[in-house]
Amino acid sequence: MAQKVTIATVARQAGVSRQTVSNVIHSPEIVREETRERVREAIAALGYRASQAARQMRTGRSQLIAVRIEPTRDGINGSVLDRFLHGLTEAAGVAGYRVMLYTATDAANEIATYDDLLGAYDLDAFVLTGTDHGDVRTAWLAERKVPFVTFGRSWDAPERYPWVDVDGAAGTAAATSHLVTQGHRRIAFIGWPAGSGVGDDRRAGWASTVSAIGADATELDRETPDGITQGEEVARRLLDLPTPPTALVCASDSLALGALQAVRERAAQVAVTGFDDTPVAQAIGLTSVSQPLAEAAASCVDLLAEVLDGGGSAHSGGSTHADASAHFGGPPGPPPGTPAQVLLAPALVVRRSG
Amino acid sequence: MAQKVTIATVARQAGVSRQTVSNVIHSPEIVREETRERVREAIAALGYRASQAARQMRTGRSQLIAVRIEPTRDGINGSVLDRFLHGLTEAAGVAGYRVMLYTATDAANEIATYDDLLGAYDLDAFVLTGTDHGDVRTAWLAERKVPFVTFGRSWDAPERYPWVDVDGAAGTAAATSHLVTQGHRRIAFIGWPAGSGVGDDRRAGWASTVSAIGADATELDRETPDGITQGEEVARRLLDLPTPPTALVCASDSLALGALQAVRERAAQVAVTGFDDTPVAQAIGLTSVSQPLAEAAASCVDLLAEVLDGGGSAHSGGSTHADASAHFGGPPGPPPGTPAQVLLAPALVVRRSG
DNA sequence: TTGTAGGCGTTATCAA
DNA sequence: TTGATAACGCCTACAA
Repeated sequence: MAQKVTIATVARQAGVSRQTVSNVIHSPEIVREETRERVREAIAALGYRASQAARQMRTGRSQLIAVRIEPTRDGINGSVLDRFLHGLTEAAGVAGYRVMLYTATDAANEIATYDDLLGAYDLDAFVLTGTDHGDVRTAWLAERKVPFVTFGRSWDAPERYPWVDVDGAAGTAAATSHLVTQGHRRIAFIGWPAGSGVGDDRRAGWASTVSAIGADATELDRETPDGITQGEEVARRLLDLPTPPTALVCASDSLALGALQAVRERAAQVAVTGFDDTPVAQAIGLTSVSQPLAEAAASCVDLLAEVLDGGGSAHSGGSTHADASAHFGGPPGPPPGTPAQVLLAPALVVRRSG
Repeated sequence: MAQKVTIATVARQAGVSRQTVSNVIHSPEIVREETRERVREAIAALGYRASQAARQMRTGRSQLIAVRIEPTRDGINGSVLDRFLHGLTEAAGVAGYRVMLYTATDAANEIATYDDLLGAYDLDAFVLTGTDHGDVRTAWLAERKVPFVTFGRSWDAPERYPWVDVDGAAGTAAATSHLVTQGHRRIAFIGWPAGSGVGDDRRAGWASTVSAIGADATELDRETPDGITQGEEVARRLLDLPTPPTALVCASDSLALGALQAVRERAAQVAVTGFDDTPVAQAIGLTSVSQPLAEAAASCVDLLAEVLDGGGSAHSGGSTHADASAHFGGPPGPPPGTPAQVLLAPALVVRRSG
């Protein structure tokens, strides 16, 4: 069992002091080239790795970010988090951070966990998913000046913090437009009860698109909790209308799957679209709105790195329209201290169902 | 911004030395009751949390375990890892550990990551998923005496390390038996090419059950890479046989889903079963074999805790038959040093498809 | 039962 | 340009 390689081991091997080794790592330019090379060779030869714990004691930074893993509620939408987590871990790694997982049963429990994680592990930041109106978690973190980013925009106007989100309205609008192109005119929407940020957003995309073609839609706007059976039930009622819709835009793949079952049951020629492009959608050929999760995760890390490392490293994004709030005609770039916010465009994946 | 609360802060507040505070935390019984209470009050009042970094420097233990998050290959099976991760995080938390995520593109890359994680973060242990014959990762870790557990048994006999697995053969056997009970006699198997531990195991459960009822099955045993279209293709060929099977047992939900599509296409009355009980199976009413993932994760933590903390805390399992290798009629329990191995029984979830 | 001393590996400060 | 020193917060000996 080889002894642990510390900075002292490297220093001895290279015939320099520990401080010089540290300098080679952190400010190579102030070390004479010859010395630098000698130290680098020693580091490589010994396979030296700085101890994060010791470093943390000096710097107060753990290079750790925490994210909650949820208990796969519905089951269908679980894979969204899964893909996001993968992207987050990858992007964080590139930026020199590691991802730590935690679970929580409710908001109070989650806040207690923050306290724990912060106190014991000195976490550098949190990534929150699925925030909603009046989220107590963001308030708690903001109050304590703990860096965080949310995947999901801030639905309460006054709360100002960095977030990354996917433009849900654009997604349902794309789905609806696609259906219009296919010749559909009576297009219904099956979504969640009004009041949730995400749900209202997705509904809005459908509503604006149908009203743009001058269709009367109030009768075709339905609300239900999420779920397969719920989607099926609501779809049945829509198909029972005197003049039933010819297409159904759904706020989730779960609802869409249920709706599709209702449609098949009646052997009706009705198009259906979902949201999230989950594996289920791929499996059954459901047209669905796909979120750029890897990109969203990378953006989260970018924003965090900006807060933590102060500026630097903009990630080369695709068709993202970043949106920094109110900045005047002055120096280029958003004014410092302004939380950056990123809204990504989703993509419609067309399959047999629509 | 409140100053950081250290053990010294608590000591001052309680009017004792730092050591006494440490004793209250680690060996409360040696501290006088009155003093102990005073210290505890101070800890609570100040919200003191021992710094993991400082503790780690002294003890060499990080209380961190690492697990790899995969890029959701197929999509359908991604949710298995998801649920496992959740269970792992929860169980680890109870045992005083935290879960750190990492990604890797291939085995070499993964081993480099081990080196990194071990060197920098001083990880206490790794949880590996999806091991197979001649896994280089387990060899690397074992060689360096790094504690680890695999979710998935050791398929190479000589490798002896703690693992947790689900009895795949028992799963397909249960599915096959169920079909027999339903009156089926010609039961085919759609599985992966021979050579993979998991695949062979699942095939074995089907094979033993059909041979038990004296059915000739060689013609009905099919091999294909995993995937929906692959399952569909193979199922079509089976249905084209002169005497087609009346039931299809599949090694995964992906294959089963494809098979189901082939069956419906022909409007055939053929039962289909899958494996993993993924959300897709729930969604489309596919009979499938469900793995006890939360329990498997808890067992992983148990085994790890045993290695790390030396014995203690057996988790109250359900119908698990633990299996400690060769131990003689001597003291109760497995001989120390023997890697414990846990094989869990899966459950068949019967739905419309079978 | 309680207190004191030292060191884990790193980096910031300052002196050489 | 390089080196010595101190300090981060904790825990384990040992001394009182």
